[in-house]
Amino acid sequence: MNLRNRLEKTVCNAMVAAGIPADCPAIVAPSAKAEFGDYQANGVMAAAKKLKTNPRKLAEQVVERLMGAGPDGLTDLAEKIEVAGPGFINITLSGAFAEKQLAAAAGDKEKLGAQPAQTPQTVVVDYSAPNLAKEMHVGHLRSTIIGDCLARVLPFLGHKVIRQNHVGDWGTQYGMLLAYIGTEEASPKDLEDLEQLYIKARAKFDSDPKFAKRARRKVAELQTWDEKSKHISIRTWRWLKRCFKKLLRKFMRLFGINIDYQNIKEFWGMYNAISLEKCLSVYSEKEGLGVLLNSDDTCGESFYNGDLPNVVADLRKAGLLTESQGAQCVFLPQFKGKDGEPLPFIVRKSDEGFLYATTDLAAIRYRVGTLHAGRILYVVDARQSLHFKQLFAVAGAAGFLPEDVRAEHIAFGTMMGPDGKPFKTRTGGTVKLMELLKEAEERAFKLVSEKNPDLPEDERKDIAKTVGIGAVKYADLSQNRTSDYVFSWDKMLSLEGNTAPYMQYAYARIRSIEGKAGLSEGKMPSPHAGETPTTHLKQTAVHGQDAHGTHGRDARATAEKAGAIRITEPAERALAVKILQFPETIQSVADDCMPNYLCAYLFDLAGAFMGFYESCPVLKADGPTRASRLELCRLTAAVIQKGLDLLGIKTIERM
RNA sequence: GCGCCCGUAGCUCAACGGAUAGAGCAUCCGCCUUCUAAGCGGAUGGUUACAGGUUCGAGUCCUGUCGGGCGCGCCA
Repeated sequence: MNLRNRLEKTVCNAMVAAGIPADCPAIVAPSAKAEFGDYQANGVMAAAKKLKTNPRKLAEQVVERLMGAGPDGLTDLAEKIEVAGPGFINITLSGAFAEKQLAAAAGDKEKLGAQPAQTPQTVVVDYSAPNLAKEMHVGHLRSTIIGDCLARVLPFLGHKVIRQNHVGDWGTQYGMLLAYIGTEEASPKDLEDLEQLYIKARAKFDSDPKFAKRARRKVAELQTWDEKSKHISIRTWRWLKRCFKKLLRKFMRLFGINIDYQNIKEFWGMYNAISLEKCLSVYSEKEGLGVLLNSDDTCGESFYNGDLPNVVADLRKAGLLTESQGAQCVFLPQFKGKDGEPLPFIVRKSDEGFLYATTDLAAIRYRVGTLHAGRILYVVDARQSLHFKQLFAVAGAAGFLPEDVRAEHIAFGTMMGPDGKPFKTRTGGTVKLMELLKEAEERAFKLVSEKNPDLPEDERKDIAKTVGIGAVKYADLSQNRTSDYVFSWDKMLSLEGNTAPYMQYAYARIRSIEGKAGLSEGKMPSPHAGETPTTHLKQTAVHGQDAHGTHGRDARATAEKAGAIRITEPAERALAVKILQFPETIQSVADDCMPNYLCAYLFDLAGAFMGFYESCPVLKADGPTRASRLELCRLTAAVIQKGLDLLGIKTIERM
């Protein structure tokens, strides 16, 4: 159950029943302080202002309704509802309600109390989107990690997510490469070669205007190559080149002859295959980050190539197109550039080449028309916000983006260098993603070997991988995505405080308690949220056999007791309320696309557990208390595991 | 010049217009003969850049100033 929603609704009803207009929000939030109960409703004060009545008196009338039974009553879940301060309504949940809800969550291993959305949507999540021809670097981290989290959270709430990795496989950087292989003999075998080639091509592009022009023309030619008719093969071209050198280009230009782009396309395809493979290994769990993206999700710029002329034609039909300085542009009145001049949205260059504006428009049409998206999320650097504002506006004006389809730019801050300036991607000096991950694992391995030298090396390696990658992801996800951040090894790989290892540690501790409880009763606790494999699958399986073995009676007895969580101690209560807030947390992450809400929640939850851990012995308690606390442990572990899983972070059984 | 974002503890960051602005790191003091000390408890640390305004109530909304980042016609 989404507690906050339930309270919001009921308080709203009660407000209406007390004579408050229905458009006054209840404004329910978790209480700022323990003395204010579990939740506070702040809406009455504003309503009283509107009605020009005494806010406290009005709040009392609302509370009166809340105390009654029926649709505007909270008697089933609250043990105390009171007016405080100038007109706050403070709500304290009853222990009985909490116990009931915890039992329900415990019985719902998959969702842990979260309910599917009433209106499931098809959500396209556009994320990662590296430029091919270059190896992925730390600048690609945020989009990949944040997008991946959203791609996990939304399906958890019953939405259908279609991942789209809009890789850069078509733009000017490819023109550069293809123009470059026209001047040099070059056939890269791996990404290393390709990257060297790219660096050389880039340097030539930046320093040689003629080459730059040729590269741009190459893009335009490539994009419109189907329209051309005269071709020669690249082999022929090379042969001719050897024979005639300087004369050749003039000759070709004079007669409008191009290289056979089918061959060029083969080169292009080879480059893509090489770089894409490397990207996929960065995405893979085995070698890299462990994100959901796979080759099926790759849908790069080139995918839309055939549709680009249509996009421009349709814009023309819609009367949106204007030619300006030889380029095809859309001018919308709300966008102004320098000196108040209208700001163009250029869809076709004067050399007839298309741009990412065109590609993005084609992508919107595809996502709306073919993928049937109800919501489209673009997890892209904040610096592109103007582009997306224009894109959505133009797409709307052209009828590509219906009003009921939400397109959102999920902007994130720039990765800054230690000098406070943005990391430069073009002139080198970047940290490769694979190197970052390796370093993370090494640091984690050092630490785990220090803390737990008795564990076998293989296990320490596994732990290091999970902890290291988790730390990298968590460092990013726990931060408000809209702010810039300075890249720092120490910060990113920190393993203390509000970090993934803290959460993983909390989890491991709980599992350790459960393990010990299981041993003493001849039963391993039921594996929860079981679809996520852990490094200790083997161990769990061994104990799992025990459960079906000779100790069946004990196991059954434990299972019977398991549902009965009894809340008596304050620390138990605090933990219980936190657990019940899992559904509403996930909901707000999905609504606002803010993974840091989930991190903050998990940190609170872990904190609540630590408090419980310190003050409420589990294994030493007896009878029903022991069973209750054990169940509370299981549930906490399940929520932590699921929460981390939604962040894309794995748990381990020991660390 | 115009536009967007930002300015909160020494550092890194939180805080649907709500009550006495919170964490982590760092510093200092305690806690391993009791379920993992990657932990827990406590202390120190703030005129939320500045000045006005809106209102029952402002870190949050509005205006201005200062400071920083980014963007603004054929790159993505």
